[in-house]
Amino acid sequence: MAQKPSLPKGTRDFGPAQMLKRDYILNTIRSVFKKYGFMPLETPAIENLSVLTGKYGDEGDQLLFRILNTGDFLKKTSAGDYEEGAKALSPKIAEKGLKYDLTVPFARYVVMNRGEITFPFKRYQIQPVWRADRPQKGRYREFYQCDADVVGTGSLICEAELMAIVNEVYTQLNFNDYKVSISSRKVLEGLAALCEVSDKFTAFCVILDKLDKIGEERVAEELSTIGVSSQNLEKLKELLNTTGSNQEKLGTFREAFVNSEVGLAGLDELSETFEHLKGLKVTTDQIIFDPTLARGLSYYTGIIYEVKPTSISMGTITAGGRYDNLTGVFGMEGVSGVGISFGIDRIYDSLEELNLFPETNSDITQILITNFDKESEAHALGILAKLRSKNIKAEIFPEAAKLKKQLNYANNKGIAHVLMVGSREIESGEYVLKNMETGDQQTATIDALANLLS
RNA sequence: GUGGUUGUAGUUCAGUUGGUUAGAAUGCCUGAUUGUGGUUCAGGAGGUCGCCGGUUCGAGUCCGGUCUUCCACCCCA
Repeated sequence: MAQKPSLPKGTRDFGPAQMLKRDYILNTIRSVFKKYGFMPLETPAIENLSVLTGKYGDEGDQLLFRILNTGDFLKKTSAGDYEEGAKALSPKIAEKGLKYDLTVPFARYVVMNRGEITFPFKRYQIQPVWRADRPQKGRYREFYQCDADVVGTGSLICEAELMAIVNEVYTQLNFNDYKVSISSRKVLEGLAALCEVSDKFTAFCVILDKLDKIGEERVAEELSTIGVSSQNLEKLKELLNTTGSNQEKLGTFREAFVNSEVGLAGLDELSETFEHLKGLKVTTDQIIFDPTLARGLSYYTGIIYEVKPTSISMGTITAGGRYDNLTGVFGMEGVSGVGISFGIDRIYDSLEELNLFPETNSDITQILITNFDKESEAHALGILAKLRSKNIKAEIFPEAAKLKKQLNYANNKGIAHVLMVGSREIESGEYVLKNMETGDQQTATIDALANLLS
């Protein structure tokens, strides 16, 4: 009995038209990564769960896809485990999982290959990741991340270069409606100290992060529930309402953080990063110091940033930050890293919504050769080889069909030119080239026509 | 994970208080045009109404479950 096939929730097929556009984004990002000195790396889709769990916070652990052990997966369990529930049973029946991001597997790779790696190590990685999230617009269960990370140096030049990459990628994609929010976990620590809730740092961050979503009043309400006094709320409110340039805002924060060593360190790092950006000739109009930026992933320790489109409703399209000790959990201390991740599925959705994909795509076949009958077909194969030797993307219609069908094929596939190869042309040595957009036709030798196309 | 929402030709959608043979547009195929597509005209094919079950003389329509879509939380690329 035939059944209708279906896809798992939150996954998609990408047809040729979509893949051409995805490749356009991917190729852009990849070429920029290479230009900045990053080298490629790939890691497996599956990792041991011991590598993945505990790196993304409790929420993250919940979103990991777990892979049932092969064979008799009940082998290591007892009836008692079942009684204790899913949480106790899960690690005994599933020891591997799909990777959740590219940063943690990268840290694992660095630790395992520390002997062969020359530091600072700059790598880029473009692969799918999986999250058992509930899908929504711009949120999928399988999606691609494009990461660039530098490990083995604490230099803020890296942060600035990653910002430069953001600037260059989106400039090349002709996408300008975005803003970069930048801050530092240390600034958040300073704010938490100011509010005297350093012991509830994580909760503090989560609440603060909601500011632009739920507003000042509700943030104040929630902050008071974790013990922020009304006096401190006033101080915080005044500080966060600071306006002005990035430098002016940093100055105001500096005054407020006089008693917070870590807070001041965060501000210094931000200032230095902005200096480096100036040195790199990166315009900072779209980069905004946003002290409420929190970022969920628990491994970040220093500067953090996030890119969001401004003219459409879309989540974060690029994000990252510095993590001082991600390799520490794998037994390699004292290696600082900083990275960035482009979410190409959301970039795709954004470009689509804003109609920013270029109309023509250089990956499309340039010329289709017709197929009228066996004799012309044999002749056409030679022409095909000749065109390809000149690096022209060419194909032949693989069977003798009605010309109408062949032209339709070219039309639907977006092929710009059709070369008629029939007895008339073979006899004269001059071929009819049809421009599918204008409908114009011209007659010339293959060499002359090839020159027109290449 | 919580709450809501969606599903009918390849696609986008109609389908009345439950009542004969489920429609349109578009796309596809054939012909008008034996070597000229994207325009026009004529004809044709295409549907287990997401899936499973229930109520009913009768279900695309009502009920339950399930899968999927989108949305709000949560969180995130």
